[in-house]
Amino acid sequence: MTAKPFYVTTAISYPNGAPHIGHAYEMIATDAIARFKRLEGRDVFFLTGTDEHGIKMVQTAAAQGVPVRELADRNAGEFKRLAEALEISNDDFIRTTEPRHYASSQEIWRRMAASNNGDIYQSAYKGWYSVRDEAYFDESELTDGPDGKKLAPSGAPVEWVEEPSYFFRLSAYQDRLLKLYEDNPDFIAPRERRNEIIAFVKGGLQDLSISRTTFDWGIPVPGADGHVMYVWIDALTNYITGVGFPDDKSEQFKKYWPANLHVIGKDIIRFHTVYWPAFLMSAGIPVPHRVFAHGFLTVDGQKMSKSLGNVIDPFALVEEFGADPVRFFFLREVSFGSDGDYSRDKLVNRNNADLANNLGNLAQRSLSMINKNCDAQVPQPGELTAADTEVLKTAGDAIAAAATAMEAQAVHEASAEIISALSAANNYFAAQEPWALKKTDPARMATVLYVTAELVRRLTIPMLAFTPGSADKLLDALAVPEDKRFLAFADETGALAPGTPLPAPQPVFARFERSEKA
RNA sequence: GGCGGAGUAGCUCAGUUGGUUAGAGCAGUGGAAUCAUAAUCCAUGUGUCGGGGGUUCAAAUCCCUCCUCCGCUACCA
Repeated sequence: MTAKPFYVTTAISYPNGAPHIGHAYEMIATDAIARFKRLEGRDVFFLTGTDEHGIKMVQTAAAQGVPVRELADRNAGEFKRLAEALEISNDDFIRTTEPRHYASSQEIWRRMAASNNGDIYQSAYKGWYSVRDEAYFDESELTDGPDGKKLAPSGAPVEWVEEPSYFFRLSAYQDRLLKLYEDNPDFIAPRERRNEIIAFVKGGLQDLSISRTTFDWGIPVPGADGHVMYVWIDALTNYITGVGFPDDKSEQFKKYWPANLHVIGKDIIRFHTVYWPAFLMSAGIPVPHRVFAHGFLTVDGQKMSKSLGNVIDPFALVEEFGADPVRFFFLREVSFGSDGDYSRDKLVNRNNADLANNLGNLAQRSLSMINKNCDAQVPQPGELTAADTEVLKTAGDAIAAAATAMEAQAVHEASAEIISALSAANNYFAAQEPWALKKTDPARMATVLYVTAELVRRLTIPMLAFTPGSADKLLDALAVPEDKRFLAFADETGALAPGTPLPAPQPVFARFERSEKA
């Protein structure tokens, strides 16, 4: 039996600064999706990385007085470190400055240029250019200076420049794109975003300037000295480079492309749902199945900004709480696809309520009783009562519902389903009162403890996608073998073998204090 | 301006074909229990369902209007 492939990506991050919480959020959410698919037995390839070219990198490096490659190396390292800190399970980390990506980008360029009657043609990019800002500005952004000269928003003078540039014939793809959206209603998610894109494309598409000659920090255009590829050709192509392009005959490429899912921020949805499929169609490469745009995060209800001083450093967050509480907070609290808000108190509440009090305590109270009253072995259950089978069914239903939710990237719903079933499990435990049964009916107590251990085992398996480290520890505490930590085993009765020795339970989820600040 | 989305308990939100006293989680309050990480369990909400008007036997749910917030309306990504 060959596992069905599943290729998922994050957007690649622009490393002209340190990673912030938004980068962390995208990694976390995509990782949860990737891990969940692995739990389902899919053959997952998960790619993340950095998009290192472009004028802003040059400018930032100049401002810091370091070579641009040094800046890229340093910050790319930070993004890799972030992925590790968050326990992201990416299979590869791509940097657009790597040779493999040069080869890939140049090849897709050649194919686009050779496509149709030449989807790439040479012309001139015309616009108001500010030498000081090293950027073009739209006429509407300009103001009139005292001497009648036009000024950029920065106050720098601008001049009318005509720069030779290659263009992509995006205008020719309007109908094909609209057909793509029509034929694949799930291509753009969440649904609300779809209408925006369709409206945009229906409004008509202009050809796209895709090369620049004013700087050289980029991938050279094949056969065109002085031209580097402009932004998105280079950036978007990472998704195919990551699975082996230009070797499109390779096993890896054939297996994983087209990607099942690109997870991106809502700000770059157009590039992924208009430009990217158009580029691919032009190059004769299949388009991805789905693009999901997540929302942005605020902090204490406010936009994150340096001037407000409320920028949250993801490393500091992990340092204080650990990867799992941070991951879980975002997965559970933020409706995936909508904007979300981070606050310290919310994270602490969510961690304490769901992880420590609900899951952690259920495991601890049941395993402690097993340890003390069942010779530290998986107890031998007797015949199951209606209450037993009912609560086990609740857990099974929750897992099925979680899987359905994950199918649509409703990560917050999936995690909520599991937590809700854990509440039912605590409820069951309290109602059965195994501590009272200890004196009156030890056999029944053993059954209740067995059923509870089963509940913990079953519900912890999907938690591997959300809180991988902690969930592994819990499954260790239940002596669940590594090869049984898949969703397929979450429904299997009797997976816990009576008599299996169990280690003394240790609390897995810490509780945190609410902040003292007002 | 145009198109689209949203406004439901202190907080986060469910309430996709109009119909029993509008729900959940968290927070709060009261109680129980004591296996457990002072965790758990039970009980507890007089909410103008953004305002106003209308349709209907009946509207959070349909129609009109107004208010507020947000997104999109292309080459900074």
